[in-house]
Order: sequence, then C-alpha cells, then structure tokens
Amino acid sequence: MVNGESKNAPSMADVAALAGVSHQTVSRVVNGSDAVRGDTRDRVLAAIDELGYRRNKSARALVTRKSGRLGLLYTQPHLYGPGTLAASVHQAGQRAGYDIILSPVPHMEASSAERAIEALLDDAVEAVLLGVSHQSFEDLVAQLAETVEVVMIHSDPPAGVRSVGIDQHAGAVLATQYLLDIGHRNIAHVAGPVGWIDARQRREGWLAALRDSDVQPGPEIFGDWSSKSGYEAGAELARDPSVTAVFAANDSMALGVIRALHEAGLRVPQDVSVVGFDDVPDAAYLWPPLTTVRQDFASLGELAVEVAITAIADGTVEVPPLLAPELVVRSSAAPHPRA
Amino acid sequence: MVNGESKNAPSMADVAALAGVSHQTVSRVVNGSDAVRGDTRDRVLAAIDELGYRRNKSARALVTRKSGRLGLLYTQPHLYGPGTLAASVHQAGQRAGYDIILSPVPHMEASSAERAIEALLDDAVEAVLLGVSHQSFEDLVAQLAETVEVVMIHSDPPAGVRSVGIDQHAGAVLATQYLLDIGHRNIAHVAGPVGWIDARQRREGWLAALRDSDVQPGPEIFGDWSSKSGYEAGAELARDPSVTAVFAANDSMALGVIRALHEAGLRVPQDVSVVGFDDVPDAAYLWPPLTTVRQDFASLGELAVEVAITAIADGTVEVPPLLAPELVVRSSAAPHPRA
DNA sequence: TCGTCATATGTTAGCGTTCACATCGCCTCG
DNA sequence: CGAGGCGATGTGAACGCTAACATATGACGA
Repeated sequence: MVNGESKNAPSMADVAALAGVSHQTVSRVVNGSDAVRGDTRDRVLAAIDELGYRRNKSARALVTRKSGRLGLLYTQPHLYGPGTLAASVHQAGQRAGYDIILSPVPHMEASSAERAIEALLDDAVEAVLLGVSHQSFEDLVAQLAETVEVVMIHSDPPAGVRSVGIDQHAGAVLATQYLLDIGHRNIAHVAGPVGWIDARQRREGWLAALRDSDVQPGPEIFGDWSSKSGYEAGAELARDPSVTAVFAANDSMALGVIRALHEAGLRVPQDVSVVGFDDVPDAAYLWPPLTTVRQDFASLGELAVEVAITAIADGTVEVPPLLAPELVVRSSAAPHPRA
Repeated sequence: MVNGESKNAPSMADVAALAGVSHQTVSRVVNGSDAVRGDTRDRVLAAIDELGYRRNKSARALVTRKSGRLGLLYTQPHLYGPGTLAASVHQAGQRAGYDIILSPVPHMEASSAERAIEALLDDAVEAVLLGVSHQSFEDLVAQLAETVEVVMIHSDPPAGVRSVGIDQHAGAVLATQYLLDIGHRNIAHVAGPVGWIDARQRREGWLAALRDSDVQPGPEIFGDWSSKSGYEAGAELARDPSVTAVFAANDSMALGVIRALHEAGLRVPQDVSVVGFDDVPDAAYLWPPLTTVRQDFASLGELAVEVAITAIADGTVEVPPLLAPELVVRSSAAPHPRA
C-alpha cells in the first residue's frame, strides 16, 4: 500500500456476481453450509480466491449481534507470568474461534483499569477475563458482571464468582514445607505488596505451613514484586543472623535477596537458603540455580478461555478446581547446617 | 450476567426516542458535532446516560469503512522486551483513538505467523505493526504491504520499507567498545540465533568495534536467547583461558554465562567480564549486577504507532532515525587484570 | 400424469450507524 | 416586507452481512 490504490474491498455481492450465484449462496459457502452443490461451491471458492474476498466481520457482527470477541485485562505485561498468560489466552481463543482483545494495564491504578474495561465493552466483548488479582478489582467485578460475562483469574475467588486460578496458598505451603523438611526453623518471608491476592495467599500459605509444624514465623518484609525490593529486603534480613532461610513471593525478589545476601558475605545456600515463586525461565540458570514453585500459566489461560466460552453459551457459574503448582528443587536451598 | 436477562443493547434510535430527537441528532452529539443546541445536547446526553447507551462499533465500522484498529504482531510474548513493547503500543494506540489488536505468536514458525496475519486482516486492521525481526518475515512484508499499511519494527530495514527501530548495531558497539576501553583484547560473543535480525546486528556491531580497534574477534557461540543456551556457551567459553570478556546478545544468555563461569571456578568480573543486552529489570540485581545495554521499548512502541497513524493518513513511507540504546555500567565487567 | 417432497438456490428485510441532503425556523438586510 | 442565508434538526439510503422465507428443479410414488 505504498500508493493508495486500494479500491473498495470485494463484498459478497462481488463474489456472487463473478461466480454467477446469489450473495446468499456465497454466504452459505463461507459459513460451511452443506446445502450447496459441489460444483457451485467450487465456483464460489474460485471467485473468492480470485477476488481475494474476506468476510467483513463488522457486517457479520452487526447482524448476528455477536462480536465473537473475548477480552483479557492483565497487569504487569512485561513479566513472564502475565505475558505467558496473555499468549496462551490468545491462542486458546483463536483455536475456539474467538478473537481475543488483549488489554494490558501497565500501571496499577483503578482509573486506568476502568478505562481499559470501558474500551473492552466498547468493543462489545462477549466476556471479560480479569487477569488482575488485585483487591481493588474485586469491587469492580460485581458491577461489571451485570453487563457482560466475567471470568476472574483469581486464586481465592469470592463465592459465586466465576473464576479459574492456580493455588497460590498450596504453592507457598510446598515451598515452606520444603524448607521445614530440610531442617530450617527460622524462615523469613519476603511478601508481595499488600492488596495483591496472590501475595496474600502466598503469605498465608507460608504462615499455615509454619503453624502446622508449630514453628514460629521468621521475619516478614513486604516488597513490591521487583528485584529491587527483594534486594532491600535481603539487606535487612542479612543483618539477622538467626534467619537461615527465606521464602520470597516471586523469583525476582528472590534474586534480589540472593544478591543482598552475597553482598553481606553470606553464602547461598550454605549460610542462608532461598526459595522463590513462579519459576521464570531464567530461574534455573541463576547463580545459584533457584529452587522455586512452578505455575502453569499456559494451562491457566486455556482453562480461562474454556470457562468463558461455556459461560457465554449457558451463563452458568463454573468454578473449576484451582490448578496445582509444583515445587522445583534446585540448589538455592540446602539443609540447615545445624539440623 | 448470572441470569441471561440482557435485553438488546440500546441503539441510537432508543436514545433518540427517549430524548425526543432524531437518531441523527444523537449521532451528532456522540460525535461531538457543534451543530447541536446546548439544551438538546443535554437531553441527549441524559438519555444516553439513562439507557447506558454505547455506540456500536461494528455498525460504525461498516458505514465508515474504517475499523479504527491497528494490529501488532510480536514474538516471545513472555519476555520483557516484547511485553513492554506490546503494552506501550497498546497504550499509545488507545491514546490516539485506535483499538490495538495484540497478536502474540508464541512459537517462531512461519505458518503460525501467517495465521496470525490472516486473523489480523480478517479484523480489518488499518495497519499492521510487525514486531518480529526475524528474517523469515522479510519476505512476508512485501506481499502484506499490498493489502494493508505495514510498519516494521526492525533495526536494519530493507530500503523503502516503513519502519522504526532501536539501533542494535550501535548498542553492540557500545558494549564492545566499553570492554575494549577497559583493556580486554579477547572478547567472546554469545550470539542470538541465526535468522534474527537483532542477533545479526549485535554480532556485527561486536565485529565492527573490534575491527575498528584492530583487535581479533574472540570465540563466538550461537545461542537461542535462552539462559540455558547462555549457560552452555559459558561452559564452553570457560574452558578457554585466553578469553577475558564475554559480550552476550541478551541478558538471559549473559546470566547463563555467568552461572557457567561460576561453576567453572571463575570469578565475574575479576577473572572474566560479562556484558549483556536489554537491561531487563532484574539485571541490576543479579549477582554480580549486570553491565548491559538498555533499549527503550516504550518509546519504540509509541514511535511505531505514530508512524502507523501517519501512514494511514497519507500513505507516506516514513523511516525515523533508529533510537539510540544506552550502555548501563554495573559491576559484571571490570578492567582486564593484565591491562 | 400429477401432486409431493427434498434439495438447491434466490429474494427481501433489517442489524445500527453515518452521509448527503432536505426541511424548518428565524434573523438580517436592502 | 420579502428574499436570502444560516443554524438546528430531520429523512432516507447505504454499508455488507445473515435469517427467514420464497421459489425453482427434479425425483418419486400413486
């Protein structure tokens, strides 16, 4: 299109004229109806091919009153988890014949999220997948659900809300129990920021595992998911010689903790063990390789789309069981020396 | 929408009836025409509000013959760069009044990319932003450009192709020159995979900087962008005691290299210096903190949208200068001990 | 031989907008 | 005081498609 020579795109009528049939027959061919004779179909197909015909989705949406679109709202688009989720939702949606509108909201402000939702509604999405497990969204959902089908991607959904999720609590228990099992008794936690559901769930999993073993929680520091905040937390933790293990709420913070520990002259895992959460691809190749909890974001995305599609079909509120995360043992955690 | 009580969405006609005007007046109000009397406008606005009216984009697109949509095709959606780019394109597009269709193609196969492009064209995007700087796409562009406006996101665009990019070559020169400046004379390169434009550009920048200083290139190993491949390359490099510095084509590979070096008993940077590329957020908090080359993906996205919009408007082929990357010096590289 | 029915195709209307144009007041000016 | 013009609003058609119904064609049994 270097020169603007694009005549109007061909319509069904053009195809029909070329094939010598009515536009309705073209419609039937395009929609795979079986009430078309083989040779007629071939002629139509040939005409479509010759003209480069492409069905106009707007016209179709207008008359069918269905947009065929699903929207995904997600935060932190630059991170591994959300990025993977988005890709997987997109792929699953395509496969199911839906267009997916990916709507990243870069900064976590209610206003920008509301704008994003407005945009999604303007696009007439048939369902909204809410990949924003932040408290400030829980209120939004009730209101939104009156307008459109909603699927929350959420590890601790309010009752009666359609949702899918990965069991963050269980993942945190896995990580903490592992540290307990190898003899640690003073396990610190670098938590995700207040307000994030996943952060809360992971923190509570940590607490629950400790409680079950009658072990007092170690120090607790709140970060903001960033490696920088992990670093700062790690520097603080390094000053407390009684801490022998740290469970960080994600891999980025874990990596920051490790650096701070190193800088303080502490060895990982010989002096202090560190466990992360997420299993980002780089986790296996950090120094030391990071023991962490793997989440299957790809399956999560597929599941979310599946639930959304049945929601559109019959409106039921379906809440499949949370997906189970998995502990990946590498070498950033080791038995407690005095155990 | 727990119960499917949704009556048909209100149309302009409904608003018009309620406000006691014609549908055309509603249209004028919605489109901000100034040919509407103040009190009429207020009545219409009130009716819109009461009914929860939302303009039907399909109908609008049908009659205006404009979809108001831009598509972004991008690979490796789980990585920092692409994720940031996608978010920034989305935001810039919204701001300019365009809907952005984000189309991640998870696996780098020509077929899946072609499917993605088909989907974009079916969505009647007015322009396609091609954020896939892989050789196999260069052929696609010519063909695609006949159908729709195309903006390549590309650091070494073919002549006459509309594009924006970050100067990968210059970034690599920055990194290599830095290593040269601090006394290294045997600088290895862990390259990105063959076929990727950015990989080629970074490699050539490395070679060019060395050539300019009359220094022989060190060993060269091709990775696949992953930290795993960086690790494998690092293991190999560790066996060559003459290598004192490694320039890796991205941060993930750099981090893999560092781990391999550590495992081989070599210290970074005391024994071997390592420089990466991208400046992912975690780079600053690795151990040791990674010296790397920062790319401004956010600006790149904005620029791409800007170019796309002028392309739609006047069809010109505009190629703004490549954005300049920036060297970020941290501590994974240090002066050569024998320098 | 004719009605009957199935199969293949055509005809018409309408989805919700915008565009082009028509209309209706009302003000201005000669 | 009437022509002319302008500002505000209305009317009708069209965008490209699908849904519902209408029609044509041929096979078949009575």
